[in-house]
Amino acid sequence: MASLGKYNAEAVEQKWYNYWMEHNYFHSEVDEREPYTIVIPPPNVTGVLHMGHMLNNTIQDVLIRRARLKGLNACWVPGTDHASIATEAKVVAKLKEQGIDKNDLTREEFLKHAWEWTHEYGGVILEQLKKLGASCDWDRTKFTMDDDMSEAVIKSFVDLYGKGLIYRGYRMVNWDPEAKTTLSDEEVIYEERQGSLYYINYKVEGTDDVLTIATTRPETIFGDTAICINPNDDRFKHLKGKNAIVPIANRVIPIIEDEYVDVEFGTGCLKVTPAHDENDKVLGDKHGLEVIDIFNEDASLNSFGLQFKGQDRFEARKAVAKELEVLGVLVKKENHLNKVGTSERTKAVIEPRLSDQWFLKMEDLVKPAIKAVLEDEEVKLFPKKFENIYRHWMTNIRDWNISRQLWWGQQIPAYFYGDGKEDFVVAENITEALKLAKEKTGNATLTQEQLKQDPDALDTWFSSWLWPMSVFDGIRNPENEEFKYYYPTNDLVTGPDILFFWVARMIIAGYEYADVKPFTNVYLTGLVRDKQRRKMSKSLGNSPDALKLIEDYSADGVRVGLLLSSAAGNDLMFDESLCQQGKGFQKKIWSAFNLVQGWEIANDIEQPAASKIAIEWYQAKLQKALVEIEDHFSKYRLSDALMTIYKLVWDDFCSWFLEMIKPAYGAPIDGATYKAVINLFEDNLRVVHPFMPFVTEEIWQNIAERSPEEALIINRLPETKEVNSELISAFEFTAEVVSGIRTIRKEKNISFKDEITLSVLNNENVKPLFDTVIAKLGNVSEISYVENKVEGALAYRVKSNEYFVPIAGSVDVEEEIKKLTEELKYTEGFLKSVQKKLSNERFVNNAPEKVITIERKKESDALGKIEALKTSLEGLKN
RNA sequence: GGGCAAUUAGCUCAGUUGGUUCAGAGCACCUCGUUUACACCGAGGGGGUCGGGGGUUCGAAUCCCUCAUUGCCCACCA
Repeated sequence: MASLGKYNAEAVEQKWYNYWMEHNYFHSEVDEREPYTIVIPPPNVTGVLHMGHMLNNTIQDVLIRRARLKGLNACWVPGTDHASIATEAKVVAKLKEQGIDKNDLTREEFLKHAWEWTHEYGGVILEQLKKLGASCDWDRTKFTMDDDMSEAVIKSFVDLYGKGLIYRGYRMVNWDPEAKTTLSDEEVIYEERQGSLYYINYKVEGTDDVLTIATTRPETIFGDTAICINPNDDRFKHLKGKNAIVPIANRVIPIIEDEYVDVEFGTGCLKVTPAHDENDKVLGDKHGLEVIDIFNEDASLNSFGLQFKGQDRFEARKAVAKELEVLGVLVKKENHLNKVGTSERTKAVIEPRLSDQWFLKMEDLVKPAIKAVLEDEEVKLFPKKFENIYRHWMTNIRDWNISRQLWWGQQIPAYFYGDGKEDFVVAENITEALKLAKEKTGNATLTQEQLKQDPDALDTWFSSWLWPMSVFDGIRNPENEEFKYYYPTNDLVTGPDILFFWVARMIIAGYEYADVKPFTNVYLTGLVRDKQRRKMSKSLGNSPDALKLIEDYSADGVRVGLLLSSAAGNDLMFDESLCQQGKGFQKKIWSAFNLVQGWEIANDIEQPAASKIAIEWYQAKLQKALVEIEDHFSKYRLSDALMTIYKLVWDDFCSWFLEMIKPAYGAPIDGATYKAVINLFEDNLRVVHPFMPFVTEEIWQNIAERSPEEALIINRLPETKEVNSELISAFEFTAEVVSGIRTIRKEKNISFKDEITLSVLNNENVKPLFDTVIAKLGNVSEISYVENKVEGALAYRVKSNEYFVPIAGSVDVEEEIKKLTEELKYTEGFLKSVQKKLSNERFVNNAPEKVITIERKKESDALGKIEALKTSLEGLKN
């Protein structure tokens, strides 16, 4: 018999991935089959593969491969995202290294650099996904800045503007001084920081009085345009109608009254800085206050900051505090814990800032999206708990700031023809814009050169919210065949961190543009954490190198490792030993194949009875597993599905089944059994394939010569038949009988090579279906059925059946009596508790018939067992 | 500050409407075994008063209340 030798994962994985690509199995075209579509959550174009991607894409690949094996037209669309802030930041940093300042470049020059960067590093991550085995339709690879994708974004902007949903507003927005752009509310992460609360005295004009305010940001006093007190606060009655003087600046500002001020907090006096705080802005608007912006766009002080001009806000904070101290107006400084908004991308502390921005009205847009998830269950979230979070966000939604002060992204298609706030038109291109501008102004001499396009770009999410539609050209060309066929997509697999950024907005866009949901099921994965529950991150250095993992454990091994413990919505505590387990499973399957393929086949020998029943049993086991697996998949419980498969293959197939049918060493196997084993092996491979595509294809192709049409990847899952549960439970009993023999052999040190005989006192009336199996697995030369207990034999029980293995002189009577006595005691106690229940009238009256019947059965079983135990004890004592 | 979820074996988690097989799985651990596919193996085994307390019920891991701890989401308190 030939041995296959060691499994070379790297070579095998490369070989089959190439083979699949060559034969175009990943590619999908519109046809008459039912479609199954997934769009990838596009990773940042310049990103590299990390553990989160690995998990996410493994899940998607499992789903898509399973769909393929179900005969669906599976289409997984890959692509990348231009990730405006992150990418622009990287490009700016790189240019800086080369001594180039972004501000010295024109927009066109900068974009040229950005595109170069994109082409150089872009798509690396997609290449890495191939190593993982991702069966994406690479012919469909999209980038969110592809011309057609950008066109769709612009078209949707123009459309929404036309519907009156997009407006330009001078508003307090979140300013990222590092990226020098605004952010949407969702891009701001609040963190608790230890800061200080400064108590500062302001002189009251024309008196010797002072008032004290409390602030966390003394540097903003230059932007103060009022002091506010609560009109009901008796402490400050004397201040009403007076003015205060801002220290250092010596500017006179009014003291105003508003109930907004919390009497309890700080000193009860609030300094009002409308340019740098949203609430202060509201107060300022209400009371007609002046607005003084004291910051430059990098959050350094401008000329309003006087001698502190040019200093960064944090330096200025210290410097101003010191100066106030010198002036003797800093009363005290206390520690104060406050929440600070930081940029999701750059981590910089957000500065509230007033500026002209573009907003999208959300109120009406969200309505169908709320209904779809929460009422109609058109879109289902897994796990369901995210529906609460979704509801909360959607019902408290605010208008979406969609403009970013960046160049990398789709430029806002608004064209200004004058300096007035309303002197602009919105159009898909400049020709159209000119036409509109002429109409709007009545000025027919207007030229393209006089139109100035808004320099801002759109929020990245304003492009990715169209992703499931625009990858099929559903925005520009909604009647196209592909869009009608592939959309809506089936499943979306992504992290809960972008539930609002992306998932919710795709649902909104889907209903707005296609009047249909973008996907049916959303599988929200957890975060990948390390063993100590820390989030895996570059800065902590606790994230393993994804490609190195694949090298060490093979793609199959890593896929299994990732899925073994990742229920939907649960964080994954990643540990390399999980990959080790995955690799072990791969090796187990390979080794089983090694065994089977090494057998010599003899068609002239008869099929042993044990093999025949074993085959029937495993067929039943497989069928049962198929049902369970389907159930797990329907609930997106992928790790449970995998565990079911793992146990089926490892325990049932390898540990039991192969042992049952295995010919004696060196002996050939009969043709009928061999054929059945191969069929069952193939069924296993079909089931395992979505999880471990490579090793399964390798074995599949080793079993027989296969034409390209017969490749496993495009084969079918095993057919489902009715489950023979009777056979399964009969074997469960048999397994216990076999275990009993093994235990006895072990306890008495009887080598497996030595045959034994077995006598059965068949109180349970078990059919001898599996006797040949017992004989084989227990190396039993003869099984006999007896009417009475066998003397001088080792004995064990399975339920009320008794089994005897006669071994001369090896019975320890004392030991046996002790064991039996203990069991008797336990059973009597058990009987007592059952009888207590049954004698309880309220139980008998209230419990359902079924439960009572069960209890009665327990009672009679226990009585029978006690009887048997007593008889045995009697026998031993005599 | 508000809301949501979780708490079951050393670890990671199942446990569907309260009631056979309800206290389970995988890993880890312990013992034995170089048996002729696999030591990334095989056979066997130990281990939990289901976070604490109270309640409903004939019966609670499961329902209710309460406390504790943890996690997540949201919120403009200077």
